[in-house]
Amino acid sequence: MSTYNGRMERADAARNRARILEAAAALFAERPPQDVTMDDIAKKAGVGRGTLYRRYPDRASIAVALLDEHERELQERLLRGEPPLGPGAPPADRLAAFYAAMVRLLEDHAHLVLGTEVGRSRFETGAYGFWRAHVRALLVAAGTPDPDALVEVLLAPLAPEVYGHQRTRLGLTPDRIIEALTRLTVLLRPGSS
Amino acid sequence: MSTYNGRMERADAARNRARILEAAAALFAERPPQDVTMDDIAKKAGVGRGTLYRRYPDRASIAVALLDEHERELQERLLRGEPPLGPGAPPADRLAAFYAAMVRLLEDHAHLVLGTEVGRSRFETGAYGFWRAHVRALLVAAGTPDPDALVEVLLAPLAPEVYGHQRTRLGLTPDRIIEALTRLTVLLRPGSS
DNA sequence: AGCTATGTGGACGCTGTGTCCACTTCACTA
DNA sequence: TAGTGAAGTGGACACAGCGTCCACATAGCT
Repeated sequence: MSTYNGRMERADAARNRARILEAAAALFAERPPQDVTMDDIAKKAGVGRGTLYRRYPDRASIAVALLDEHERELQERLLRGEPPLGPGAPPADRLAAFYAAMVRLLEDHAHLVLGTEVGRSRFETGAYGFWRAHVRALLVAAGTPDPDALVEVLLAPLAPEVYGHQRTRLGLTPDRIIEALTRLTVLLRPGSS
Repeated sequence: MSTYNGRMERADAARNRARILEAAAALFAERPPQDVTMDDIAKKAGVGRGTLYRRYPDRASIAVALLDEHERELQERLLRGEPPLGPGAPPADRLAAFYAAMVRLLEDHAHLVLGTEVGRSRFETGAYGFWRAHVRALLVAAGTPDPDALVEVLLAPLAPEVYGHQRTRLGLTPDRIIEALTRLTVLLRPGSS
């Protein structure tokens, strides 16, 4: 029962939306997104091309929708979960926990977004805004100067392409990546101005 | 007189290569790369499609070639220039200087690469390897643990998409970006293990 | 049951890609 | 300076994927 453009979505439309997402997930799992055509998705979902385009103007937006589903759960934990991920712990520790959680998320779902031209649009997704707001708040809590500029620096290493590169080309393990990211938390420790 | 595949490049081929690069530079300057077709470039260069494809299999490789030209000069200064960019200064200062220089480079030329699907292939360019080797050497000189993992973290904020996002969407100034990047240099300062 | 806004699907035209190959030009040799 | 083969050229071609469009179907209200 989700809403579309402020008005209730028709039942058949909702059913199709679900089928599309399901089909896309299956296809993206078996081969890189850039090799999956809109037509493939439409066929697999048992839906016409026009129906597909009605909601998702391109592959990237489907990938993003899929990713959003998984991201939402982490967002919930950041807001209301246990420390150090949720509220209560010192900012530096919360950032470390956030990094660890994001790496897990990337490990599972980065492939969804890897081949797509999300490069630029990535920053426009709701999820990115959420991560930025979260980390920015941590910076503010830590009293760090110019949080707006620093946030981007702290978020950049979480770009899916960067993660994919580290894992695939360089053969780094998730743990080593987390370790490296965690070192950034010194910037939020008291007395590092 | 450059060489191609180990064998001397024929004079007409060299001339065409230059014309292609020149035409591409002009076109990329007037509109985003993804709106420039291979055909546009071939036409403007006064060259057939086949000739174009002979050396540059896609738009991205042209953009990269163009970018390489500008990057080479900075590479030279890193190797043999005056401190703090060149050898002689403490690693943290050299990293700060490197960041400032890269921001200047991005400011001038990021547009070349912004619309292209260089996202993934970016890591495979010679230039990226160079930056990585440079920063890695600085990390080693500073005695930082696991330099291989940390390098990627330090380089990630220099991704053209990230830079474009900061400048365009967020309206940050180059100076503010440099400032934020410079804070990362604490990781190379003595006694931050 | 009738009505209308909403949703559907596939045929269609188009744009850009990359390949292919007959032809041209170069640079070397005698 | 003419001959020769290798290297380079260019545009015609076939094709794939995109996004649109619109006649038709269906849901959900009255």
